[in-house]
Amino acid sequence: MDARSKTPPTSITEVTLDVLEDTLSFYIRTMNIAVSRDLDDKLEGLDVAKGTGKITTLLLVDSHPGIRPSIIAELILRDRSATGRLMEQMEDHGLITRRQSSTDSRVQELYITEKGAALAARIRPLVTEQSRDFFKFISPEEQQQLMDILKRAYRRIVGLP
Amino acid sequence: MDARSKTPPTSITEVTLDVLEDTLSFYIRTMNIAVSRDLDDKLEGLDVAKGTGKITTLLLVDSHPGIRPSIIAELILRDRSATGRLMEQMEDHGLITRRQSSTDSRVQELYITEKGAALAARIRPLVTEQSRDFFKFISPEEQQQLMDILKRAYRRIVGLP
DNA sequence: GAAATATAGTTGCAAATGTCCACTATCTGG
DNA sequence: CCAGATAGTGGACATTTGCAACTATATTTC
Repeated sequence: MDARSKTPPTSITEVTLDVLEDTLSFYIRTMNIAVSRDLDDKLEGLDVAKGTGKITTLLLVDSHPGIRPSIIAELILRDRSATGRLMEQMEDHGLITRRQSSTDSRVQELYITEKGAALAARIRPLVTEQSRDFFKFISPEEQQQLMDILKRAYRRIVGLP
Repeated sequence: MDARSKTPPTSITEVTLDVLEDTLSFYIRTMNIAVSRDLDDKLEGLDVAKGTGKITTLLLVDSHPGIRPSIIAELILRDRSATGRLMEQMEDHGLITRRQSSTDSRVQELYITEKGAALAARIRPLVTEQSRDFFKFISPEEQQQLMDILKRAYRRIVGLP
C-alpha cells in the first residue's frame, strides 16, 4: 500500500512505485528496455539490429576464431536452439561461416567473414560509445562501480570464475 | 580484437568478451535475461507471469486507485497500444476493472478487484524477496549503491524529478 | 466560438523472439 | 561395447512489441 489520495493521479510525478521503488530487479528490467531501445537506434540499419545476441556473437566470433555455438549460447544466456537460429541468421547475412570441427564432428567452428570483420570493427566503437553516452549523467566513478558489480553478477551467473 | 590463440576455445573460461567486457549496456541487457527468468520461476503460475508490465501494473493500480493506462505506459516504457492490451489482459484475468473517467471521457480509470488486491498482496513480498535473493551474493551496501544509481537513471529516463 | 492541435485509447498488421521438446549424430568413460 | 552426456537441428507455438491509422474528446489559439 501507499499514500493514497482521493483523486487519481494524473501525472507520473504523483505516483510512487510501491515496493518496486526499492526493487533492484525492477530497475534492471526497466533499464534494459531503455538501453536496448537506445542501442537499436544507434545501430539502426547495421545488420545487427535488435538484441545482444547478434552483437555479442559477432564480436565473439571475430575475436575467437573457431568458437562454437554452444559456448556463445552459454554466454548470451540462450538455449542451443535459439542460438543455432542466430548463427544461421548471421551466416545468411554473410557475417560468419560455419565449419564442422575436424576433431569433434558434433561441433561447429565459427569464423568471421570479411564482411563480418568489417562490421565488427565498425560496431565496436559504437557499442562502447552508446553505453558511455547513455549513462553519461552518472559519474564515471559510479559507472565503474555499477559495471564492477554487474560484471561480478554476470560472471557468477554464467559460471565464470 | 583480443588475445587470439591458435586453437578455438572449448570452454567459456577461455573466452573474453571483447569490448563488451567493459560495456555497461551489455551487462544490463544480459542481467535482464537472468533476473527475468528467475523472477518468472518464482512467480510461476501466479497469473502475472512474464514481464515487468503486469507486476508493475498490478501494484500501481492497487496503490493508486483510478490511475490511468497512459501513466502506466510511461512508467513501464511501453507505448499506449501495448499498454492497452496489457490492461485488457489483466481485466480478462479479473485483476482490474476499467471505468471511463467522469471528468475526461477520453480517460479510463483503473481499479483493482478483490482478486487483484489479493494477488498484489501476495506478490509484493515475493518480488522483494526475489530481488534480494537473486543479488544476495553482492553485499547489501553494494546492492544499495547499485539501486541508487539505477533508480536515478530510471527516474531521469521516464522524466521524474 | 471555430479551427487547429494535442491527448487517450483501440485495432490491424506484422515481425521477431524465445521456449519446449523431440530427434540424430557423435563422443567419452567405465 | 554400452550408457550417458554433449552438439546441433527442426517443429510448433506462444508472446511480445512496435508502427500506423483512426476515433473521440480536450485544450489552445486566434
